[in-house]
Amino acid sequence: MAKPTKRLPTKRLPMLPAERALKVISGRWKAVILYHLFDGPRRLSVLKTLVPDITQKVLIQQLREMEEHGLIRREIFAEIPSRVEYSATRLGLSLEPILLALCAWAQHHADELNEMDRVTDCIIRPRQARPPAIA
Amino acid sequence: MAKPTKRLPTKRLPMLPAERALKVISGRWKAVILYHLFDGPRRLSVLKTLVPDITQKVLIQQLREMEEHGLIRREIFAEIPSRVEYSATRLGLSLEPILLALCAWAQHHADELNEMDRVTDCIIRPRQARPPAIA
DNA sequence: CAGTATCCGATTAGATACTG
DNA sequence: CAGTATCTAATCGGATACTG
Repeated sequence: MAKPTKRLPTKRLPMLPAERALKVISGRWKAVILYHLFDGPRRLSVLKTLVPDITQKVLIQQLREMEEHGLIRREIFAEIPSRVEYSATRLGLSLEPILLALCAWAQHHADELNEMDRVTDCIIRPRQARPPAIA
Repeated sequence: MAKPTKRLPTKRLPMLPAERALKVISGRWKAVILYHLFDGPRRLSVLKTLVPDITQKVLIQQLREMEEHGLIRREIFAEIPSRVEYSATRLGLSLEPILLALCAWAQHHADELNEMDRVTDCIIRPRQARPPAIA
């Protein structure tokens, strides 16, 4: 059994779209921020406390990108202590099930992923394609 | 109606796990590569043709990372023209539904995402928090 | 409070050439 | 065929200081 190539040999669905989807939520903090916006509009200051480990600069960066991508909305209120609220758009909200599925997946495979973390921190060292003694 | 904060005010599910899940499939090409492995084992040379736009170096890099993360497996066959096959592990396969969901999402929102692409290519220019004339 | 400007280190990816 | 080694450009994220 040298070629157990099962399933379809060529294509099924175009993967390319998913690539773009990934780009939209890729970024160190985007998923987390968006997640907090699922719960309703949030002011910048609140987001800062909700995601304490992020720099303000990066927070705003990620917000901007998600805004450009149509995932979130930014609303300015003409009040004296200036107020700005970020909220998820319909498009952003439509990602909720997928993000939750991702959560569920990650939790379900927590063990394997822990294992992974351990590895990720190491340098991925080179390796030989050294066959186990040619037959 | 200044605070239409609906839904839960605090937490629901920990988002942190999803972050790690995202890390695992984030990377310019990982999703695409993994996707091709869903169809069965693939040799490196085949992957190169399946994902023609990727550099060989980067292809191997991404394969290595996914291997370290337990998503894929690498098997060496002791043959004379050396042969190496990559295939998805159980863990990798378990990502299939989510990746497909991501595909579906991206296709369903193709229009908005096209719009996005247009924007993504531009420089995200600075912007003022300029309120529309204070009341 | 919300946001900008700058500088810098780390990570990422691409190009190219070479090896068993 | 499968893979490594360099070198480089681009992107990303973090720290810090400053503004209306």
